[in-house]
Amino acid sequence: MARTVKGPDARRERWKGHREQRRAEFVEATIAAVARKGPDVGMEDVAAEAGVSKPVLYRHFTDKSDLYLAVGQKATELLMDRMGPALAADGPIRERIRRIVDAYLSVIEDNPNLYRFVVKGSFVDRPVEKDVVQEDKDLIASTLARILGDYLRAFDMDSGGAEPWAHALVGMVQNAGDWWLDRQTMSRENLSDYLATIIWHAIDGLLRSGGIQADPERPLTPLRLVD
Amino acid sequence: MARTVKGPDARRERWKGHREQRRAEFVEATIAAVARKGPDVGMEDVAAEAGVSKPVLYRHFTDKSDLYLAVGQKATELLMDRMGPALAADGPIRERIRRIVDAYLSVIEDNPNLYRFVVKGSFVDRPVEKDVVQEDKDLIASTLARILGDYLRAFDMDSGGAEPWAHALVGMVQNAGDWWLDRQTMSRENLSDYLATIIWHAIDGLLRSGGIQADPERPLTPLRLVD
DNA sequence: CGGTAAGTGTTACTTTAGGTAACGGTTACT
DNA sequence: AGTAACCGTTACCTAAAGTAACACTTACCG
Repeated sequence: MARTVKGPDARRERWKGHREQRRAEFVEATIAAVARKGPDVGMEDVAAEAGVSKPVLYRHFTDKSDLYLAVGQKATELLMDRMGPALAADGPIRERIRRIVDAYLSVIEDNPNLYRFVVKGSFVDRPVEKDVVQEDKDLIASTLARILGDYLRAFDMDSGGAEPWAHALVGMVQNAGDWWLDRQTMSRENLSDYLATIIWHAIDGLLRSGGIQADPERPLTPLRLVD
Repeated sequence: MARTVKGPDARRERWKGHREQRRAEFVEATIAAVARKGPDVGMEDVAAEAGVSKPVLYRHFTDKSDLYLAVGQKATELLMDRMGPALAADGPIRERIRRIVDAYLSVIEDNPNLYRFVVKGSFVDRPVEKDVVQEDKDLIASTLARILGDYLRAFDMDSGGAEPWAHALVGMVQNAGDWWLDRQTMSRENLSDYLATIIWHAIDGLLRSGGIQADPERPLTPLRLVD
């Protein structure tokens, strides 16, 4: 038995990719199950959807919330894939705002069920170990806070308000989005445009009150990218 | 046995008030239990807190979600007691906005646990029968929508945007409030003021773009009350 | 005063869904 | 041949929501 310790046993590595793939597969199954049976699916349902029995699921996820967390992360991925570029892109301010807002709306429009599951999600049971939604919001908010802060500093204004501003913006877009998703009484374009207008006016107002006249049609300061 | 049917038996009426009172008592117990044992209390815990065993609880609430719903309604009451007057009061616009925002913030400041329980609430189990939070938000939003609509119409502007506006505002204040509640890095007054400024600027911008110059320090149109 | 309609409360059960134990088979590295 | 990882199953455990069944109290009703 006294085997000399050598490099990692290839038998361990063999599955490295496989496990990831399997998890992804179950995440998909969960999403499918949610779409089919509503947001209160159980582990049994998910397993069935994947054509498998519970214990298999539990080999890949320690826990129900672990699974849900993974679903949340998948959603985050979808979200960030579209929002990242929009946040990073430079350009005329008005248009830039519009694009960020629209990126968000497009994601929830394309995945309404997933979206609802994740945010209104039955993060039942035990403590809310990790709240993906909150994390995403915080991430976006802090990115915005940086952009806004840079902005204000570029005009030599007090940047202390950037953080509440950012969180306010996030909540604003999210809630307007929720409303819109439920009763789609206006086109996405309209809403994006409308929200962008509001936001732009608020920013403009702040700048004005600092004695600065900004042009909504022109790109501003070069800005750092998301990291 | 052939008793003539007469007016309501007094034995039925005797308890009318009592039941209400008892429910209220259990709602209080729930709030206390939440404060003590965190947001994932069970029925057993609540019953224990009230010094009683489960079935008693179930005589007054059909269900866990029924109980939680009642807690939510209690919270709504607290909220509306302060927001109602603020929403109904007339006065200089800037100040009016500030007061509404501050009313909200004061409620969550005074009842942080209850607030968190209700909004992040484990509305576990079965379908989310009735979402109190959503209802409250909708109620507030529609009140705001009316105020905004009146405003815009008073200036002969298109009032179509009032509804998304209102929902955006609600989300904005709520999310900024959440952020503030978690890490209280600024005074409530500061935040109220800051949010009011943002909101005012956005409104002002909209009016300007319609060619109207409004004075933030003057009361506007006489407005309908909440109903 | 006997009946009865509401309430008080209990302990002990059922049910459901999350999670686990224990078992056996397959593949491919060592 | 041995073993480390996976595949998968059925049958169980457990916690918490919810219920059944039983016993006592109060006050109205005739």
